Amino acid sequence: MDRRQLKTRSAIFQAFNKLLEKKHFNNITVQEILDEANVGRSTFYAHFETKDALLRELCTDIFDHIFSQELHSESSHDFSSSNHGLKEKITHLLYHMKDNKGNVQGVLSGESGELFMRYFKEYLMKMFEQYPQSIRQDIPREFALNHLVGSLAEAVKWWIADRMEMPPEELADCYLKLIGYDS
Amino acid sequence: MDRRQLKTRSAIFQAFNKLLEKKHFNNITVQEILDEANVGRSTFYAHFETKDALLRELCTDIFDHIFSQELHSESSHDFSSSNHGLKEKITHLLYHMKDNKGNVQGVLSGESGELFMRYFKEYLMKMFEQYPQSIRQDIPREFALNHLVGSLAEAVKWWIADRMEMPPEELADCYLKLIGYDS
DNA sequence: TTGATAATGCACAAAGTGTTCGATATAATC
DNA sequence: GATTATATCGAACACTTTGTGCATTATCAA
Repeated sequence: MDRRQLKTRSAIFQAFNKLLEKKHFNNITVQEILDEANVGRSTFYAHFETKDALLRELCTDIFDHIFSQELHSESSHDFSSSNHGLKEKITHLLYHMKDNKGNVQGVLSGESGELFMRYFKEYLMKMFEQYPQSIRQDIPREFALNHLVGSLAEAVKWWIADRMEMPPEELADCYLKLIGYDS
Repeated sequence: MDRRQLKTRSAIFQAFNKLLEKKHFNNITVQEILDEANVGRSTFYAHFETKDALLRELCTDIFDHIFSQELHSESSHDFSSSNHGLKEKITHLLYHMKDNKGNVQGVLSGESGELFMRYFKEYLMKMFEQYPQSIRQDIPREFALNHLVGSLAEAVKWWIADRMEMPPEELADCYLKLIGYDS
């Protein structure tokens, strides 16, 4: 990929992210992104079809990076502990998010959090699908899976809104306790 | 309130709801609402400041109605069962949602589900704040509360997307089991 | 250096927004 | 039923935003 393209692309992402920290996605205009990124109008549309496409690509970029290890590491199926390595995976995930705090803060926190959740849960779903059902066998798997994913997404959102003050290990512990996966 | 006002107000709500079933909030124009509701442009702006205000008022209308009993009934503090009447409250809530299926479907299901969640969770939070901490005392109350509210909201959203096929009692049971509130 | 291509800036049509105002229709009151 | 109040209509308006087109300039890869 051309250096010029990479440069503008990252400038747009950065500007967009910065704006997302301050205001809601709906109230951000393309013009504002252009001004913030110092990029021409036609250049923007050469890269992204719409504002929605921009959000989609930003989320894909971020989550592909953050989840890369979690989704492909084989160390996940460690049956020595009862949670099958799930705690380790979640902890890693949280550390990666903390490392990429600058890149994710705008998307995750702020008024547009709901938009990010849609994408975030897609990735979490992929992660959880590898795991066996939790302790409760008397509940439809589809329902339980939805619960696990939704709860973790909510927990992470809460954690970020709280400025990531709780240590990742502690958050993972709390979460696993609440979903009954820790015994 | 003037009959004419009630008429247009409900016409706008109905039209908006219908549109929300098909497309995302962001992509719905005021003009479309006007056409669908058969209402003049100036009339719309006499009722609602913006499209966001319309959404807010619609959610307030719906949830005020659905939660009215849950939030004010004194029967909630029945300590005969371990869950302190929580199951009954949730069951009632789900029945009310089912009764108002026509009014809520557009807002709840479809592409704009995230928008509804924000308001829904506000009401759920009020409902849960009356209740004591769950079994786990080793978790920050703020975190646990967020978990309870978030999980229920996700469960209900899943239930609606699944066309409310699971009986309310069963959903309440599953949920209470998953959050460890049933023992 | 040279050919390719990305970015720029400007102009443009099209769509959407929110407001104004006189005319009309409909409700509430006597 | 006549009167008064007011909600709605509809058309016009200025304004913002959007997405596209195109000639010009700058930058990259070889």
